[in-house]
Amino acid sequence: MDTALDGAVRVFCERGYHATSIGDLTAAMRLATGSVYKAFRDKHAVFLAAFERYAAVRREQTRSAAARGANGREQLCNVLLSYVEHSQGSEGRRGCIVVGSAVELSALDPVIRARVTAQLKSNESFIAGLIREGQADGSIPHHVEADDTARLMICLTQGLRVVGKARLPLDGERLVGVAMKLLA
Amino acid sequence: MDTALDGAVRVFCERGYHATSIGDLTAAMRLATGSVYKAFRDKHAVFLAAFERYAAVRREQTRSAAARGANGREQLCNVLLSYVEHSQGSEGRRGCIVVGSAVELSALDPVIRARVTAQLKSNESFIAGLIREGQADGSIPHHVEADDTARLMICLTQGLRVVGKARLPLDGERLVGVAMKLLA
DNA sequence: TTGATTAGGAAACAATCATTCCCTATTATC
DNA sequence: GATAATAGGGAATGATTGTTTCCTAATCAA
Repeated sequence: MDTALDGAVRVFCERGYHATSIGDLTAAMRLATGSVYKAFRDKHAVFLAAFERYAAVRREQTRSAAARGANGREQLCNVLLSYVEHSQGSEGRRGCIVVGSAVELSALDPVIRARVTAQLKSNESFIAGLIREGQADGSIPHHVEADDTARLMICLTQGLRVVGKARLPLDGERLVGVAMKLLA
Repeated sequence: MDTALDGAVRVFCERGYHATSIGDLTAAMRLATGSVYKAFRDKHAVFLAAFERYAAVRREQTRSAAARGANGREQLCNVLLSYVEHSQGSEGRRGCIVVGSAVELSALDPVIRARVTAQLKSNESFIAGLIREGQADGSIPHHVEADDTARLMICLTQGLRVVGKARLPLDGERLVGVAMKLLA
């Protein structure tokens, strides 16, 4: 079932919600029409499940990137680098389902909007936590405003996905090098 | 005709391309079905025209925001502030047609993708120009990497539109205050 | 082995979509 | 003032959509 959901994630990321037909879904999930409707109430429910799956996978990837840092500053640096890498290449062209949901659905779909804002706030408080950790271990100055900087970095990461989907090249080292000035 | 296009811009921004039906378009443009197809070849052509109109209006707004600054740094600061303001409130909830096109269409529509990348690059070189202007007039240090910083700021502005569409509150003064560290 | 229950697949369905066609005013031309 | 030309409007059309229904095959219990 998770492998079928991964297929749904892939096609929803690439085409978005409305441009993905049930035919696209059945092909990507390797399931027949009836089977999809036996497992999910409707297309919207498939999307919600794909959203949750995507969020769980990305959360794990981000946490593990952070874990490779020795202090708060390095952990945050690794998170940003990970975001740039995931916003590039074939995965970048495919796109992020959170950004896609925010842009395509959040205006008219309160259920999706709630998931999107929850996801953004979760990521934001994770970043704010890393900043405070860095301030505690001495790798980030205390005068850095954790909450404001975290919100700015969320904007940055979401923007990376937009620019990456448009296929502009992103140099991780250079971009993150500049972004780390925000922690000065 | 421009007033009809403004209606198309409004509905395309809010709902995106695929979720906007011809009925939505005719209502927003105050034109009947046949009239729309007399003025444009098809829905795709309406979208392209709306995109161009949106880009022209936004370009003017951004240039005029920059013009209110006394030096390069202030001009850039005003541009960022203008972006935050436009990403907030009712206009922020409505969304940006460039971001929407990048996320919803650029993966499978080469024509739209070309317009999106052209728009992003134009904005990016405008920002890079402001940075160089600031370095010339002494308001921005010379060690700032103009191109890398400009690309990062483009990511930031696009991300602001994503976050704003998800209706997270954005404090212009605080966010831009943090972002200006990038020019240190 | 037999019977019952479930997962999976394909065709049929109703609704909605983008598009076309034709009709009616209105304007401009001679 | 009559006629040609054009802009605008709304109903009809064919294709595509999401959804349902029914059938087949597989799995498990007794």
